[in-house]
Amino acid sequence: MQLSLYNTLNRKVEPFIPIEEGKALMYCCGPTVYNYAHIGNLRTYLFEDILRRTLEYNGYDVRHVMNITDVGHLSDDGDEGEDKMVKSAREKGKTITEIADMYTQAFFQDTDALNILRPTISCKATDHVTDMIALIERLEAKGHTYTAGGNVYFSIDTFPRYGELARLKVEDLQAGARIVVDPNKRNPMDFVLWFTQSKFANQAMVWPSPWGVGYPGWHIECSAMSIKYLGETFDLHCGGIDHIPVHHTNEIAQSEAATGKRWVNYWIHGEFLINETGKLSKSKGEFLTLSYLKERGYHPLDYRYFCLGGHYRSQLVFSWQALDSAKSARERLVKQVLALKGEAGSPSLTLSEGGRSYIETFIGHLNNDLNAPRALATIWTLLKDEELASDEKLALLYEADKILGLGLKDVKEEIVVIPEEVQALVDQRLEAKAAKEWAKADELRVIVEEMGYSLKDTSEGTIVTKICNQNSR
RNA sequence: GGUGCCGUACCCAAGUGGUAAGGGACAGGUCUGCAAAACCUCUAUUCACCGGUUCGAAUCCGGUCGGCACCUCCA
Repeated sequence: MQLSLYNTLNRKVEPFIPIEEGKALMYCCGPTVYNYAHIGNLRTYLFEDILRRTLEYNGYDVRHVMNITDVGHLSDDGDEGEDKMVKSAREKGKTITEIADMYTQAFFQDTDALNILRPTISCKATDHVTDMIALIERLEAKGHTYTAGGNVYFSIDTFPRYGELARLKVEDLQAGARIVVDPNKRNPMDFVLWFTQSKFANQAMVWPSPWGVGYPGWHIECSAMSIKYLGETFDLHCGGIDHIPVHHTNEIAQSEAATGKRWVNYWIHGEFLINETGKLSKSKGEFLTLSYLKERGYHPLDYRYFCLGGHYRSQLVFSWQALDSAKSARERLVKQVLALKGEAGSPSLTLSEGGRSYIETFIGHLNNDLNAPRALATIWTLLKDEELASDEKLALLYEADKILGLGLKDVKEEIVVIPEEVQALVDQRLEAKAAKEWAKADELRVIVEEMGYSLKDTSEGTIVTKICNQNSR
Protein backbone atom coordinates (compact mmCIF):
# COMPACT_ATOMS: atom_id res chain seq x y z
CA MET A 1 0.00 0.00 0.00
CA GLN A 2 1.19 3.44 -0.92
CA LEU A 3 2.53 5.61 1.89
CA SER A 4 0.74 8.94 2.12
CA LEU A 5 1.65 11.86 4.33
CA TYR A 6 0.09 15.17 5.23
CA ASN A 7 2.15 17.85 3.57
CA THR A 8 1.93 21.21 5.31
CA LEU A 9 2.90 22.89 2.05
CA ASN A 10 -0.37 21.89 0.39
CA ARG A 11 -2.40 21.17 3.51
CA LYS A 12 -3.40 17.75 2.39
CA VAL A 13 -2.50 14.10 2.54
CA GLU A 14 -0.42 13.22 -0.50
CA PRO A 15 1.24 10.06 -1.77
CA PHE A 16 4.91 10.03 -0.90
CA ILE A 17 6.98 10.03 -4.05
CA PRO A 18 10.70 10.27 -3.40
CA ILE A 19 13.15 12.09 -5.61
CA GLU A 20 15.16 8.93 -6.07
CA GLU A 21 13.37 5.62 -6.09
CA GLY A 22 13.92 3.58 -2.96
CA LYS A 23 15.51 6.43 -1.05
CA ALA A 24 14.15 8.93 1.42
CA LEU A 25 16.11 12.02 2.34
CA MET A 26 14.83 13.36 5.65
CA TYR A 27 15.86 16.32 7.75
CA CYS A 28 14.55 16.77 11.28
CA CYS A 29 15.01 19.88 13.37
CA GLY A 30 16.99 18.83 16.41
CA PRO A 31 17.41 20.13 19.93
CA THR A 32 19.05 23.28 21.22
CA VAL A 33 21.30 21.77 23.83
CA TYR A 34 21.05 24.27 26.64
CA ASN A 35 18.75 22.27 28.87
CA TYR A 36 17.10 18.88 29.16
CA ALA A 37 14.43 17.98 26.65
CA HIS A 38 10.96 17.95 28.11
CA ILE A 39 8.46 15.28 27.19
CA GLY A 40 6.75 17.62 24.75
CA ASN A 41 9.98 18.00 22.80
CA LEU A 42 10.35 14.24 22.90
CA ARG A 43 6.90 13.73 21.43
CA THR A 44 8.13 15.31 18.22
CA TYR A 45 11.16 13.03 18.00
CA LEU A 46 8.87 10.11 18.68
CA PHE A 47 6.62 10.99 15.76
CA GLU A 48 9.67 11.43 13.53
CA ASP A 49 10.84 7.99 14.61
CA ILE A 50 7.51 6.47 13.59
CA LEU A 51 7.84 8.24 10.26
CA ARG A 52 11.34 6.95 9.74
CA ARG A 53 10.45 3.40 10.70
CA THR A 54 7.41 3.49 8.44
CA LEU A 55 9.56 4.68 5.56
CA GLU A 56 12.03 1.90 6.23
CA TYR A 57 9.25 -0.67 6.51
CA ASN A 58 8.12 0.44 3.07
CA GLY A 59 11.57 -0.38 1.79
CA TYR A 60 13.09 3.07 1.65
CA ASP A 61 16.70 3.57 2.46
CA VAL A 62 16.36 6.54 4.81
CA ARG A 63 19.04 9.14 5.18
CA HIS A 64 18.04 10.90 8.37
CA VAL A 65 19.86 14.09 9.27
CA MET A 66 19.38 16.03 12.49
CA ASN A 67 21.06 19.16 13.72
CA ILE A 68 22.34 19.80 17.21
CA THR A 69 21.99 23.50 17.87
CA ASP A 70 24.79 24.63 20.10
CA VAL A 71 24.86 28.31 19.18
CA GLY A 72 22.91 31.34 18.30
CA HIS A 73 19.54 31.34 19.94
CA LEU A 74 18.31 34.03 22.24
CA SER A 75 16.62 33.30 25.49
CA ASP A 76 12.97 34.17 25.88
CA ASP A 77 13.48 37.74 26.93
CA GLY A 78 13.22 39.18 23.45
CA ASP A 79 15.86 41.61 22.37
CA GLU A 80 17.11 42.06 25.87
CA GLY A 81 17.85 38.35 26.05
CA GLU A 82 20.99 36.41 26.27
CA ASP A 83 22.21 33.49 24.19
CA LYS A 84 20.65 30.43 25.79
CA MET A 85 23.87 28.49 25.65
CA VAL A 86 25.82 31.31 27.30
CA LYS A 87 23.20 31.78 29.96
CA SER A 88 23.04 28.12 30.79
CA ALA A 89 26.83 27.91 30.96
CA ARG A 90 27.04 30.90 33.26
CA GLU A 91 24.34 29.58 35.55
CA LYS A 92 25.93 26.17 35.85
CA GLY A 93 29.50 27.40 36.05
CA LYS A 94 30.58 25.42 33.02
CA THR A 95 31.99 26.23 29.62
CA ILE A 96 29.68 26.39 26.64
CA THR A 97 31.26 23.27 25.20
CA GLU A 98 30.68 21.42 28.44
CA ILE A 99 27.06 22.50 28.47
CA ALA A 100 26.56 21.46 24.86
CA ASP A 101 28.19 18.07 25.41
CA MET A 102 26.29 17.43 28.59
CA TYR A 103 22.86 18.15 27.15
CA THR A 104 23.61 16.45 23.85
CA GLN A 105 24.46 13.34 25.78
CA ALA A 106 21.34 13.70 27.90
CA PHE A 107 19.26 14.12 24.78
CA PHE A 108 20.50 10.91 23.22
CA GLN A 109 20.09 9.09 26.51
CA ASP A 110 16.43 10.03 26.43
CA THR A 111 15.89 9.15 22.79
CA ASP A 112 17.71 5.84 23.22
CA ALA A 113 15.52 5.01 26.20
CA LEU A 114 12.48 5.73 24.05
CA ASN A 115 13.77 3.41 21.32
CA ILE A 116 14.10 6.32 18.93
CA LEU A 117 16.53 5.35 16.21
CA ARG A 118 19.59 7.55 16.04
CA PRO A 119 19.80 9.82 13.00
CA THR A 120 22.06 8.64 10.22
CA ILE A 121 23.91 11.91 10.64
CA SER A 122 23.64 14.30 13.55
CA CYS A 123 25.52 17.50 13.00
CA LYS A 124 26.51 20.30 15.32
CA ALA A 125 25.95 23.89 14.26
CA THR A 126 29.36 24.97 15.54
CA ASP A 127 31.07 22.48 13.22
CA HIS A 128 29.38 24.02 10.19
CA VAL A 129 29.90 27.75 10.50
CA THR A 130 31.95 27.84 7.29
CA ASP A 131 29.06 26.17 5.44
CA MET A 132 26.72 28.81 6.80
CA ILE A 133 29.06 31.62 5.73
CA ALA A 134 29.29 30.11 2.25
CA LEU A 135 25.50 30.01 2.00
CA ILE A 136 25.18 33.63 3.13
CA GLU A 137 27.75 34.56 0.48
CA ARG A 138 25.61 32.88 -2.13
CA LEU A 139 22.63 34.90 -0.97
CA GLU A 140 24.68 38.05 -0.98
CA ALA A 141 25.89 37.40 -4.53
CA LYS A 142 22.28 37.09 -5.67
CA GLY A 143 21.25 40.30 -3.97
CA HIS A 144 19.04 38.86 -1.24
CA THR A 145 20.89 40.50 1.61
CA TYR A 146 21.77 43.88 3.00
CA THR A 147 23.93 45.05 5.83
CA ALA A 148 22.66 47.44 8.43
CA GLY A 149 23.91 48.29 11.86
CA GLY A 150 26.65 45.72 11.43
CA ASN A 151 24.34 42.77 10.83
CA VAL A 152 23.60 40.95 7.59
CA TYR A 153 19.87 40.64 6.92
CA PHE A 154 17.83 38.58 4.52
CA SER A 155 15.46 40.78 2.58
CA ILE A 156 12.16 38.99 2.25
CA ASP A 157 11.01 41.42 -0.43
CA THR A 158 13.53 39.79 -2.78
CA PHE A 159 11.74 36.46 -2.36
CA PRO A 160 8.17 36.75 -3.64
CA ARG A 161 7.02 33.39 -2.30
CA TYR A 162 7.89 34.37 1.26
CA GLY A 163 5.45 32.88 3.75
CA GLU A 164 3.94 30.33 1.38
CA LEU A 165 4.36 27.41 3.79
CA ALA A 166 2.63 29.22 6.62
CA ARG A 167 0.18 30.97 4.28
CA LEU A 168 1.25 34.23 5.77
CA LYS A 169 -0.12 37.41 4.35
CA VAL A 170 2.82 39.60 5.05
CA GLU A 171 0.83 42.80 5.05
CA ASP A 172 -1.59 41.46 7.66
CA LEU A 173 0.96 40.47 10.20
CA GLN A 174 1.27 42.69 13.17
CA ALA A 175 4.98 42.87 13.31
CA GLY A 176 6.19 43.93 16.65
CA ALA A 177 2.95 43.05 18.35
CA ARG A 178 4.89 41.18 20.91
CA ILE A 179 8.50 42.17 20.40
CA VAL A 180 10.34 45.34 19.57
CA VAL A 181 11.17 45.59 15.89
CA ASP A 182 14.83 45.91 15.07
CA PRO A 183 15.09 49.43 13.58
CA ASN A 184 17.74 48.27 11.12
CA LYS A 185 15.25 46.08 9.26
CA ARG A 186 13.85 47.30 5.97
CA ASN A 187 10.90 45.00 6.36
CA PRO A 188 9.88 43.91 9.84
CA MET A 189 9.83 40.29 8.62
CA ASP A 190 13.45 40.40 7.50
CA PHE A 191 15.74 38.26 9.59
CA VAL A 192 19.39 38.21 10.50
CA LEU A 193 21.79 35.90 8.68
CA TRP A 194 24.91 37.05 10.47
CA PHE A 195 25.33 39.12 13.61
CA THR A 196 28.34 41.23 14.30
CA GLN A 197 26.60 43.63 16.63
CA SER A 198 25.96 41.43 19.57
CA LYS A 199 22.85 42.34 21.44
CA PHE A 200 24.42 41.16 24.62
CA ALA A 201 27.80 41.78 26.12
CA ASN A 202 30.59 39.24 26.18
CA GLN A 203 29.23 37.07 23.41
CA ALA A 204 31.56 34.13 23.81
CA MET A 205 30.90 32.22 20.61
CA VAL A 206 32.18 34.21 17.67
CA TRP A 207 33.76 33.38 14.35
CA PRO A 208 35.53 35.46 11.70
CA SER A 209 33.48 36.15 8.57
CA PRO A 210 33.54 38.44 5.54
CA TRP A 211 31.22 40.75 7.49
CA GLY A 212 33.31 40.83 10.61
CA VAL A 213 33.67 38.74 13.70
CA GLY A 214 30.30 37.50 14.84
CA TYR A 215 27.95 34.57 14.87
CA PRO A 216 25.25 33.11 12.63
CA GLY A 217 21.57 33.97 12.65
CA TRP A 218 18.91 31.67 14.00
CA HIS A 219 17.83 29.85 10.88
CA ILE A 220 20.85 29.50 8.64
CA GLU A 221 22.25 26.34 10.21
CA CYS A 222 19.39 24.13 9.10
CA SER A 223 19.64 25.33 5.52
CA ALA A 224 23.39 24.98 5.39
CA MET A 225 23.59 21.56 6.97
CA SER A 226 20.62 20.01 5.22
CA ILE A 227 21.93 21.15 1.83
CA LYS A 228 25.35 19.82 2.70
CA TYR A 229 24.14 16.35 3.70
CA LEU A 230 20.97 15.92 1.65
CA GLY A 231 21.43 18.12 -1.39
CA GLU A 232 19.73 21.24 -2.69
CA THR A 233 16.39 19.47 -3.01
CA PHE A 234 15.40 16.67 -0.69
CA ASP A 235 12.29 14.75 0.30
CA LEU A 236 11.18 15.42 3.83
CA HIS A 237 11.65 18.07 6.45
CA CYS A 238 10.10 17.53 9.87
CA GLY A 239 9.67 19.42 13.07
CA GLY A 240 7.23 20.83 15.54
CA ILE A 241 4.21 22.76 14.34
CA ASP A 242 5.50 25.91 16.00
CA HIS A 243 8.25 26.12 13.41
CA ILE A 244 5.91 26.73 10.50
CA PRO A 245 5.48 30.51 10.68
CA VAL A 246 9.03 31.63 11.42
CA HIS A 247 11.78 29.07 11.43
CA HIS A 248 10.70 26.97 8.48
CA THR A 249 9.37 29.96 6.60
CA ASN A 250 12.74 31.65 6.88
CA GLU A 251 14.63 28.48 6.08
CA ILE A 252 12.69 28.10 2.86
CA ALA A 253 13.29 31.71 1.89
CA GLN A 254 17.03 31.59 2.38
CA SER A 255 17.50 28.11 0.93
CA GLU A 256 15.43 28.60 -2.19
CA ALA A 257 16.73 32.11 -2.74
CA ALA A 258 20.27 30.75 -2.63
CA THR A 259 19.80 27.72 -4.86
CA GLY A 260 16.96 28.88 -7.07
CA LYS A 261 15.42 25.44 -6.63
CA ARG A 262 12.61 23.91 -4.71
CA TRP A 263 14.22 22.94 -1.43
CA VAL A 264 11.90 20.43 0.28
CA ASN A 265 9.04 18.38 -1.19
CA TYR A 266 7.24 17.27 1.96
CA TRP A 267 6.90 19.27 5.14
CA ILE A 268 5.71 17.14 8.02
CA HIS A 269 4.84 18.79 11.32
CA GLY A 270 3.97 17.27 14.66
CA GLU A 271 1.44 18.83 17.00
CA PHE A 272 2.15 19.75 20.58
CA LEU A 273 1.79 17.85 23.76
CA ILE A 274 -0.26 19.97 26.10
CA ASN A 275 -1.55 19.60 29.61
CA GLU A 276 -4.81 20.67 31.18
CA THR A 277 -3.66 24.27 31.30
CA GLY A 278 -2.29 24.42 27.77
CA LYS A 279 1.16 24.20 26.30
CA LEU A 280 3.98 22.55 28.17
CA SER A 281 6.73 24.98 28.82
CA LYS A 282 10.24 24.92 30.07
CA SER A 283 9.63 28.07 32.04
CA LYS A 284 6.23 27.62 33.65
CA GLY A 285 4.72 24.87 35.67
CA GLU A 286 6.20 21.44 36.03
CA PHE A 287 9.24 20.81 33.86
CA LEU A 288 8.45 17.31 32.75
CA THR A 289 11.48 15.35 31.69
CA LEU A 290 11.84 11.69 30.96
CA SER A 291 14.02 11.34 34.04
CA TYR A 292 11.23 12.75 36.14
CA LEU A 293 8.81 10.22 34.69
CA LYS A 294 11.27 7.49 35.55
CA GLU A 295 11.56 8.80 39.09
CA ARG A 296 7.83 8.49 39.38
CA GLY A 297 7.99 4.84 38.46
CA TYR A 298 7.24 4.91 34.75
CA HIS A 299 9.19 3.08 32.12
CA PRO A 300 10.33 5.32 29.22
CA LEU A 301 8.37 3.09 26.89
CA ASP A 302 5.20 3.87 28.82
CA TYR A 303 5.62 7.35 27.44
CA ARG A 304 6.27 6.01 23.95
CA TYR A 305 3.10 3.95 24.18
CA PHE A 306 1.21 6.98 25.43
CA CYS A 307 2.29 9.02 22.40
CA LEU A 308 1.39 6.19 20.06
CA GLY A 309 -2.17 6.43 21.35
CA GLY A 310 -2.73 9.83 19.75
CA HIS A 311 -2.33 10.98 16.17
CA TYR A 312 0.79 13.07 15.57
CA ARG A 313 -1.21 15.91 14.03
CA SER A 314 -3.50 16.28 17.03
CA GLN A 315 -2.69 17.94 20.27
CA LEU A 316 -2.25 15.31 22.91
CA VAL A 317 -3.29 16.05 26.47
CA PHE A 318 -0.84 14.87 29.05
CA SER A 319 -2.04 13.88 32.51
CA TRP A 320 -0.79 11.41 35.05
CA GLN A 321 -4.00 9.48 34.69
CA ALA A 322 -3.49 9.20 30.94
CA LEU A 323 0.09 8.07 31.44
CA ASP A 324 -1.13 5.49 33.96
CA SER A 325 -3.46 4.09 31.29
CA ALA A 326 -0.61 3.83 28.86
CA LYS A 327 1.52 2.13 31.49
CA SER A 328 -1.16 -0.44 32.25
CA ALA A 329 -1.77 -1.11 28.58
CA ARG A 330 1.91 -1.49 27.75
CA GLU A 331 2.51 -3.77 30.68
CA ARG A 332 -0.42 -5.91 29.63
CA LEU A 333 0.98 -6.08 26.12
CA VAL A 334 4.34 -7.19 27.46
CA LYS A 335 2.64 -9.86 29.56
CA GLN A 336 0.82 -11.08 26.48
CA VAL A 337 4.09 -11.37 24.60
CA LEU A 338 5.60 -13.28 27.49
CA ALA A 339 2.61 -15.60 27.58
CA LEU A 340 2.80 -16.16 23.83
CA LYS A 341 6.49 -16.89 24.08
CA GLY A 342 5.74 -19.42 26.76
CA GLU A 343 3.09 -21.12 24.64
CA ALA A 344 4.73 -20.95 21.25
CA GLY A 345 8.42 -20.87 22.02
CA SER A 346 9.37 -19.07 18.85
CA PRO A 347 7.46 -17.02 16.32
CA SER A 348 5.97 -18.68 13.30
CA LEU A 349 8.07 -18.38 10.17
CA THR A 350 5.10 -18.28 7.84
CA LEU A 351 1.86 -16.40 8.03
CA SER A 352 -1.64 -17.61 7.32
CA GLU A 353 -3.95 -15.57 5.17
CA GLY A 354 -5.59 -14.22 8.29
CA GLY A 355 -2.24 -13.28 9.76
CA ARG A 356 -1.17 -11.50 6.61
CA SER A 357 -4.36 -9.51 6.54
CA TYR A 358 -3.62 -8.17 10.03
CA ILE A 359 -0.21 -6.98 9.03
CA GLU A 360 -1.65 -5.39 5.91
CA THR A 361 -4.24 -3.59 7.99
CA PHE A 362 -1.57 -2.54 10.41
CA ILE A 363 0.77 -1.09 7.82
CA GLY A 364 -2.18 0.33 5.95
CA HIS A 365 -3.01 2.51 8.93
CA LEU A 366 0.54 3.72 9.26
CA ASN A 367 0.80 4.36 5.55
CA ASN A 368 -2.29 6.49 5.88
CA ASP A 369 -0.53 9.50 7.34
CA LEU A 370 0.94 7.59 10.27
CA ASN A 371 -2.23 6.58 12.05
CA ALA A 372 -0.51 4.96 14.98
CA PRO A 373 -3.63 4.77 17.18
CA ARG A 374 -5.36 2.63 14.55
CA ALA A 375 -2.27 0.52 14.11
CA LEU A 376 -2.17 -0.08 17.82
CA ALA A 377 -5.84 -1.00 17.86
CA THR A 378 -5.10 -3.60 15.18
CA ILE A 379 -2.62 -5.23 17.54
CA TRP A 380 -5.20 -5.59 20.27
CA THR A 381 -7.74 -7.02 17.84
CA LEU A 382 -5.22 -9.53 16.60
CA LEU A 383 -4.42 -10.66 20.12
CA LYS A 384 -8.07 -11.45 20.73
CA ASP A 385 -8.43 -13.43 17.51
CA GLU A 386 -9.05 -17.07 18.41
CA GLU A 387 -8.33 -18.22 14.87
CA LEU A 388 -4.67 -17.30 15.14
CA ALA A 389 -2.13 -19.64 16.67
CA SER A 390 0.22 -18.35 19.36
CA ASP A 391 3.34 -18.60 17.25
CA GLU A 392 1.67 -16.59 14.54
CA LYS A 393 0.49 -13.92 16.95
CA LEU A 394 4.03 -13.68 18.22
CA ALA A 395 5.38 -13.31 14.69
CA LEU A 396 2.85 -10.58 13.96
CA LEU A 397 3.67 -8.69 17.13
CA TYR A 398 7.37 -8.79 16.33
CA GLU A 399 6.66 -7.57 12.85
CA ALA A 400 4.47 -4.72 14.06
CA ASP A 401 7.04 -3.77 16.64
CA LYS A 402 9.51 -2.92 13.90
CA ILE A 403 7.50 0.27 13.67
CA LEU A 404 5.94 0.57 17.11
CA GLY A 405 9.35 0.23 18.71
CA LEU A 406 8.07 -1.03 22.04
CA GLY A 407 10.90 -3.50 22.40
CA LEU A 408 8.55 -6.48 22.36
CA LYS A 409 11.20 -8.82 21.05
CA ASP A 410 13.41 -8.15 24.02
CA VAL A 411 10.92 -8.56 26.83
CA LYS A 412 11.89 -11.06 29.45
CA GLU A 413 10.59 -12.23 32.76
CA GLU A 414 11.94 -10.00 35.43
CA ILE A 415 14.29 -11.85 37.68
CA VAL A 416 13.79 -10.63 41.19
CA VAL A 417 16.34 -11.20 43.86
CA ILE A 418 14.48 -11.83 47.06
CA PRO A 419 16.20 -10.92 50.30
CA GLU A 420 16.62 -13.78 52.74
CA GLU A 421 14.40 -12.29 55.39
CA VAL A 422 11.59 -11.93 52.87
CA GLN A 423 12.07 -15.48 51.67
CA ALA A 424 11.95 -16.68 55.28
CA LEU A 425 8.59 -15.00 55.76
CA VAL A 426 7.34 -16.43 52.49
CA ASP A 427 8.31 -19.89 53.67
CA GLN A 428 6.60 -19.37 57.00
CA ARG A 429 3.48 -18.33 55.19
CA LEU A 430 3.58 -21.46 53.07
CA GLU A 431 3.76 -23.53 56.23
CA ALA A 432 0.84 -21.63 57.67
CA LYS A 433 -1.09 -22.19 54.48
CA ALA A 434 -0.31 -25.89 54.56
CA ALA A 435 -1.66 -25.97 58.09
CA LYS A 436 -4.69 -23.95 56.93
CA GLU A 437 -3.85 -21.22 59.39
CA TRP A 438 -5.32 -18.57 57.14
CA ALA A 439 -5.20 -15.69 59.60
CA LYS A 440 -1.51 -16.20 60.12
CA ALA A 441 -0.89 -16.57 56.39
CA ASP A 442 -2.69 -13.31 55.67
CA GLU A 443 -0.79 -11.54 58.38
CA LEU A 444 2.49 -12.68 56.85
CA ARG A 445 1.34 -11.51 53.45
CA VAL A 446 0.76 -8.04 54.83
CA ILE A 447 4.20 -7.97 56.40
CA VAL A 448 5.85 -9.02 53.16
CA GLU A 449 3.89 -6.44 51.21
CA GLU A 450 5.00 -3.77 53.62
CA MET A 451 8.55 -4.82 52.83
CA GLY A 452 7.85 -4.06 49.18
CA TYR A 453 7.04 -7.47 47.73
CA SER A 454 3.77 -8.86 46.51
CA LEU A 455 2.77 -12.50 46.60
CA LYS A 456 0.81 -14.45 44.05
CA ASP A 457 -0.33 -17.98 44.75
CA THR A 458 -0.43 -19.99 41.57
CA SER A 459 -0.59 -23.65 40.73
CA GLU A 460 3.17 -23.50 40.30
CA GLY A 461 3.67 -22.16 43.81
CA THR A 462 3.95 -18.70 45.29
CA ILE A 463 5.45 -16.05 43.06
CA VAL A 464 7.19 -13.13 44.71
CA THR A 465 7.51 -9.85 42.82
CA LYS A 466 8.83 -6.48 43.78
CA ILE A 467 6.19 -3.79 44.05
CA CYS A 468 6.97 -0.84 41.79
CA ASN A 469 6.92 2.72 43.03
CA GLN A 470 3.44 3.96 43.42
CA ASN A 471 2.99 6.78 41.03
CA SER A 472 -0.53 7.97 41.21
CA ARG A 473 -0.73 11.52 42.38
C1' G B 1 -5.75 42.28 14.50
C1' G B 2 -4.02 37.85 11.51
C1' U B 3 -3.32 32.25 10.94
C1' G B 4 -4.57 27.39 12.27
C1' C B 5 -6.60 23.52 15.31
C1' C B 6 -10.13 21.33 18.53
C1' G B 7 -14.91 20.10 21.32
C1' U B 8 -16.62 12.00 20.56
C1' A B 9 -18.45 7.60 27.14
C1' C B 10 -15.66 8.38 33.85
C1' C B 11 -10.41 9.38 31.52
C1' C B 12 -7.11 9.20 27.07
C1' A B 13 -8.27 8.70 22.00
C1' A B 14 -9.40 6.93 16.52
C1' G B 15 -13.00 7.66 12.93
C1' U B 16 -14.06 13.21 8.17
C1' G B 17 -20.71 11.07 4.01
C1' G B 18 -23.10 4.70 4.99
C1' U B 19 -25.03 3.87 10.44
C1' A B 20 -19.66 5.05 16.77
C1' A B 21 -11.84 1.57 16.64
C1' G B 22 -8.69 0.75 20.63
C1' G B 23 -6.68 1.37 25.52
C1' G B 24 -7.34 2.60 30.69
C1' A B 25 -10.70 2.89 34.75
C1' C B 26 -15.35 1.04 36.83
C1' A B 27 -18.89 -2.99 37.50
C1' G B 28 -20.32 -8.22 37.09
C1' G B 29 -18.52 -13.23 36.24
C1' U B 30 -14.91 -17.60 35.98
C1' C B 31 -10.84 -19.06 39.01
C1' U B 32 -9.06 -18.68 44.18
C1' G B 33 -8.86 -20.48 51.63
C1' C B 34 -8.28 -15.09 50.84
C1' A B 35 -5.89 -11.95 47.59
C1' A B 36 -3.48 -11.03 43.08
C1' A B 37 -2.92 -12.23 38.09
C1' A B 38 -5.29 -14.03 33.91
C1' C B 39 -9.56 -14.60 31.04
C1' C B 40 -14.85 -13.47 29.82
C1' U B 41 -18.90 -9.93 29.84
C1' C B 42 -20.79 -5.06 30.32
C1' U B 43 -20.32 0.64 29.68
C1' A B 44 -22.11 6.57 23.83
C1' U B 45 -29.60 5.15 20.12
C1' U B 46 -25.07 8.89 20.13
C1' C B 47 -20.46 12.47 18.59
C1' A B 48 -20.70 20.96 22.39
C1' C B 49 -25.37 23.46 20.71
C1' C B 50 -28.79 25.33 16.71
C1' G B 51 -30.17 25.32 11.64
C1' G B 52 -29.23 23.58 6.47
C1' U B 53 -27.67 20.11 2.33
C1' U B 54 -28.46 14.66 1.55
C1' C B 55 -31.92 8.57 0.74
C1' G B 56 -28.26 8.89 4.61
C1' A B 57 -24.06 13.54 8.60
C1' A B 58 -19.85 12.74 14.34
C1' U B 59 -18.22 13.48 9.32
C1' C B 60 -20.20 18.61 4.34
C1' C B 61 -22.23 24.01 4.74
C1' G B 62 -23.85 28.32 7.92
C1' G B 63 -24.36 30.18 12.80
C1' U B 64 -23.73 30.04 18.31
C1' C B 65 -21.01 28.73 22.63
C1' G B 66 -16.50 26.83 24.75
C1' G B 67 -11.18 25.47 24.62
C1' C B 68 -6.11 25.56 22.60
C1' A B 69 -1.91 26.91 19.75
C1' C B 70 0.97 30.12 16.64
C1' C B 71 2.15 35.25 14.76
C1' U B 72 8.71 35.94 20.03
C1' C B 73 13.61 31.45 21.28
C1' C B 74 10.29 27.30 21.54
C1' A B 75 8.90 20.40 19.59
